[in-house]
Amino acid sequence: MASNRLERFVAATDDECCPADVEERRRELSGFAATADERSRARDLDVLRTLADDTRYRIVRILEAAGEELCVCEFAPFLSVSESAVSHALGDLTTAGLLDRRKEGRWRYYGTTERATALLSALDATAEGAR
Amino acid sequence: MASNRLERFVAATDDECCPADVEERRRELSGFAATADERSRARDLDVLRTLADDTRYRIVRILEAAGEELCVCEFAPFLSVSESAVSHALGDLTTAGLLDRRKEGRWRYYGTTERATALLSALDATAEGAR
DNA sequence: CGAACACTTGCACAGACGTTCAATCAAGAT
DNA sequence: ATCTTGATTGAACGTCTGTGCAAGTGTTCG
Repeated sequence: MASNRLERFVAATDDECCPADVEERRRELSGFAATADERSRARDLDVLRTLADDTRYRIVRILEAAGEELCVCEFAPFLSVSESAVSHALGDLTTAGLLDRRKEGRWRYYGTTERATALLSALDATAEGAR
Repeated sequence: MASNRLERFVAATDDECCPADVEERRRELSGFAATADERSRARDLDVLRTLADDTRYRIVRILEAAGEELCVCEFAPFLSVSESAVSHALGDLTTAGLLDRRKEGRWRYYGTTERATALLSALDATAEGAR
């Protein structure tokens, strides 16, 4: 049984260990696991999964580097995938809350959201050899 | 041709627009695209892809909630996947630089890295209805 | 109107990914 | 030494997903 392992571990780790100690630790750990099941989990995973793709990541990086919203036709040529793929990527990013969308005439403008900026900053701040 | 679209866009957007303006804008945009192709890109994508999985995300959340390193047997029972899957997940997370690993006797301890903490913080700080 | 344009959406397929089973390894315990 | 325990590794299978093609939407221009 899987729970036996935890029991043995607690017994081996704690010098003085009674069954109550095992149960207390189990409840504590269960609390940590509950934290990982918060309702924000599904949303977080969606955001991460969306950004974890080469095309979508590059789009966000470009828009972040630009510092302002850009028209699709301004960055699509640099992505080396079809127009269709770009559009799919933009739709996913917008749904995930990583991009904002604005329509003007026949052009569509996209810009990064606060959430996208925060994630990229976290990556940059903790990159290998980050200053 | 794809570049024509950008040309037309610049022409339509700028009031006074000469061919040189189009070229300048193209170079500027090309610079943004180059930013997205930095060497850190592969690493960033690896990190994001690794965290963008339910099992791996929950592991990191649990270790983050614990605030200290935990033995595998302490959190594996809460993940509702096989031991093997947990181990694969831990290997991926460690390779991606999201977890630290320590060996002691026959137990292995895992804890979150600064990078993992930074990413979760970015998610929490920008969640819907964040404080 | 109809044509051109900027972009989006549905569909189908090839490649990638997570899981499990089984075998394996490292380190006590007997 | 041999067995058990905690954990890792490899292979195979089923599922998910990013892409391109083709068709469709909405907007402007002649």
